[in-house]
Amino acid sequence: MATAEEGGSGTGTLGKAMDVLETVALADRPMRFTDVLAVSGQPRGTLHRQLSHLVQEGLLELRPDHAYVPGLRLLKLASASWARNEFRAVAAPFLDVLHRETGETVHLGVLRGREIIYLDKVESRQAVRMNSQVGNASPAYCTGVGKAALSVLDSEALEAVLKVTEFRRFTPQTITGRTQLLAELGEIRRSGIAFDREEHEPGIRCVAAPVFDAKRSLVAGVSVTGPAYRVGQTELDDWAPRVRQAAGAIMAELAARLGPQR
Amino acid sequence: MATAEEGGSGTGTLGKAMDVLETVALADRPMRFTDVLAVSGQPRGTLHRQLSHLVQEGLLELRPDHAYVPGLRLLKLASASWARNEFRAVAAPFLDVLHRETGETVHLGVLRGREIIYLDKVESRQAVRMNSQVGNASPAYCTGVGKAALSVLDSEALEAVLKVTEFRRFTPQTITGRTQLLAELGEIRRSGIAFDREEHEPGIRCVAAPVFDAKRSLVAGVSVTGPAYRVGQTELDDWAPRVRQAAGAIMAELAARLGPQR
DNA sequence: AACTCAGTTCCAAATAATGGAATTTATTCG
DNA sequence: CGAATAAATTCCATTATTTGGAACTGAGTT
Repeated sequence: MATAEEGGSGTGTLGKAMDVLETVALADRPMRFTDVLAVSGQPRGTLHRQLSHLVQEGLLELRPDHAYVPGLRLLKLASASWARNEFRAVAAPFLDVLHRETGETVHLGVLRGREIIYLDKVESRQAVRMNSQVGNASPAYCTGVGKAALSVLDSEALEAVLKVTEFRRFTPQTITGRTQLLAELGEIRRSGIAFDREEHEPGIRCVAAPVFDAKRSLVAGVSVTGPAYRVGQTELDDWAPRVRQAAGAIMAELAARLGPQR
Repeated sequence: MATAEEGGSGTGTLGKAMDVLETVALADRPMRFTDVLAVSGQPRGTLHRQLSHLVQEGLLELRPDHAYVPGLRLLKLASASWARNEFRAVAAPFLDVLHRETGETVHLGVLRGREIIYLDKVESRQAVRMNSQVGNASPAYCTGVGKAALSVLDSEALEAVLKVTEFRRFTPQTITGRTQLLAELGEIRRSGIAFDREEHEPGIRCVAAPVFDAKRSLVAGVSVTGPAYRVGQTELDDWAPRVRQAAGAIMAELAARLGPQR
């Protein structure tokens, strides 16, 4: 039985199907049968049936050229997921305030395992266009929101995340070791503020604060992000109190709105 | 074997799991175990395991108050699906043009069964906010984009859609019968233009044109939408040629970009 | 025309899902 | 507060589905 190979541990058929779906949906180009076969480690017959089922369910699409691409049903499901997310709804007005105060892009992200999933984003100009950022997953250890979120985990939960974190260097500033990350998290715990100084994307800086509920069943963060040419440490320090305040206000509202009845 | 009861026909375990997921994810409020039990028609033990697996996979979340809500993994998957959708990418610049020409909201929607799934939207003012519309599913028979899409189906494909369409009256203008719809589709085929005169939402009018590829493997539509107080038949007629032109341009680009290699 | 490679189908064996009933845990009411 | 009721969860022999090796098909190539 050994240790779990991937997501599909304990969830039987569904887990295996989701592994295949994720492989195809998160690939950066359409995959053909053989491409999937190579990474999935499943026998031909099995994989073929799994892919057929995923296509029949509308989770994948099989193009005439035999390439598998993500299906439209994913969009439909996610749209409902986003539209009725209570946390997002509670936070939205505070994100707007923060955006108005700083004039820069504001993000809301939730911790899911070792990743931050962006739930919302408020930015200034530009034609409205469904933001490629919403729903995006980034590693927690090298983003402002991610580090803020990690800083409020208890040691057990943090350990669980660290165990599955692979430190990859995205920029010269990326944190690349456990020790370095732990030191920084200590600093964040003291100040209540996390910075991302071009650690994930070159030229992008950010200041973030953690948002969480009493039982740490929700661990998230808010951030203000901007391009390095416009945003220096001065600006980040300047915004820090406002970000912390927004985070606090969201938590207060969460406690009031979701606390009582749950 | 009788006729299929729901999505889960022929896809075994996955289909059943997706039925449960969709029930919960598309409900308009959090459902508890018993709520799901009532609609799913599954035995207690079976449903419980299905829900557990969905939770373990991150497709659903189980809140402390025993309510099931859509999980974050859906967002992550859909984000990738949207970001790398070739059709959307091809159409985007033409939607922008259409928006600039009309000043009103522009939609791009794809036909999936009896539904239109909105893939993109361009609108004017308002703080950028992930559009609740993107990923939204609306019935095809009562929306501009939907009727435009239906008008280009061959009789066999159209019949298949009609067979599963339930005519529901959303407004006084909603089309409520097969005959009425067929007559209107005939008109749309002649003119190449579909109107929605407050048929889906009161106070909302729209003009749409079909977009499709040679083999009808992709059937979609573009539309310009506006509030009735600002948009009368005059405006709709005025925009019709531009909408048709945008649709044509998208099809030409599709043929050029996707035709050769597929 | 023979060959190769990608994709698809087949079916006995292995595995996971099923579902009725019992058990535990929450919630309501006196 | 404690009993009564409802909800959620666990159990396990039976049953249905998945599995996976191998054989088959067909498109593209030399």
